[in-house]
Amino acid sequence: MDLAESLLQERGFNGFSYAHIANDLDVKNAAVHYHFPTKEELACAVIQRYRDRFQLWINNSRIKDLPPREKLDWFFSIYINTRADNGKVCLAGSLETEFNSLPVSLREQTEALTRELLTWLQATLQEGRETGIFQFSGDPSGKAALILASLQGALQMARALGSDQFHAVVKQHKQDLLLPA
Amino acid sequence: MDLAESLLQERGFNGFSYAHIANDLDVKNAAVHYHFPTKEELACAVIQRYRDRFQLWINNSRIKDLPPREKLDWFFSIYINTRADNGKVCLAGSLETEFNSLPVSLREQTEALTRELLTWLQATLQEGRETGIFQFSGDPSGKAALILASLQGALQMARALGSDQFHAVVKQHKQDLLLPA
DNA sequence: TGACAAACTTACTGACCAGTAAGTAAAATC
DNA sequence: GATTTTACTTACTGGTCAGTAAGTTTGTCA
Repeated sequence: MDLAESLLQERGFNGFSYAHIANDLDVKNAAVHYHFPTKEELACAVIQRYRDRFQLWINNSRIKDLPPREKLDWFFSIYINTRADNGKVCLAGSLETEFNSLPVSLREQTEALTRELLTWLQATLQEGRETGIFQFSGDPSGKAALILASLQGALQMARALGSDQFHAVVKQHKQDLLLPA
Repeated sequence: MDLAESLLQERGFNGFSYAHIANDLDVKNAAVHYHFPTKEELACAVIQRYRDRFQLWINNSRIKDLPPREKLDWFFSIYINTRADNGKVCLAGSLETEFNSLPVSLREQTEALTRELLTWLQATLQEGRETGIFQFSGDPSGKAALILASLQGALQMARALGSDQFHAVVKQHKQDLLLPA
């Protein structure tokens, strides 16, 4: 599942095969099919695990009790680490790009994952604005969608342009959001 | 080439085949190979045409002489139309997601396209700030990267969540950028 | 010790894919 | 009117892919 997750983020759903995983694990492809009969089930399990992990984090007091600014820093750090780790891409973004050729169950998982990310980000932005840490106009949901979309997009852009532009995006968000001290 | 461009934006480079194009045109796949010997050359030609088209637009007085605010509206409208057209995705974003499995010539084309979009957007933002129409902090290049990345990401997100979030992103950008009248 | 199940391997199938070689029909050129 | 070029078709190749059926090894438990 670790391998499948990496392959999803590095090459996409259509870009990896049972042979990739089998070779890396030094087993035959049938051994992978034994644990995950179909590619759909494999990817579904990977996304479900990813979602569970995110829920665990945000409900853990190490994150939950952080002030909004540090919460956002933690969120950004997920994407910074994703970029640093072999130029990976956001799992949701990878799946959305291939959405049209995905089995239904994967579409549902992708939608659920995206909504969960968005919901948490929106709540964090709202909390930050109410406590006077963040400034932005309009609805928190719009700003949340903008930030999530830009992080997804920036990770992809970094593939073509390198990490500089990606870090510039993160920096710009902080500048835009944070009230002058 | 129109069909190939659509397929790239709807299914990605790994997601379409000569058979798709041949069937839609009611010819045999060898007929497509006659005009574009390899898939790489086909995609290259499509991206080159896309780049040329963009350069034509931005150098045409209908766009070039527009005030910054209307320039930006025009730019947004490209993405709005892309979304409306069968839920397509930004060509650059689609290619970046599959970057790791792309032939070298396509990587170069993708980088060139992305840089051209970024360069124009950056210049437009700068012009707008200088003429007092736009407000944003920091370097125009950072804001340009943020906006481009978010449009790419928002088009993908719209596949999973529908058009609402996408339009919210565009609206949020306008709110963030425009000085209160 | 023997029954059973978990975790594989071997060997395969049918589908799809990019790409090719050889042939054909019609139009343009000389 | 003959030649050449353009735009195909027919028929194929070798490779990759997800998925399967049947057999094998290894460890567990009665």
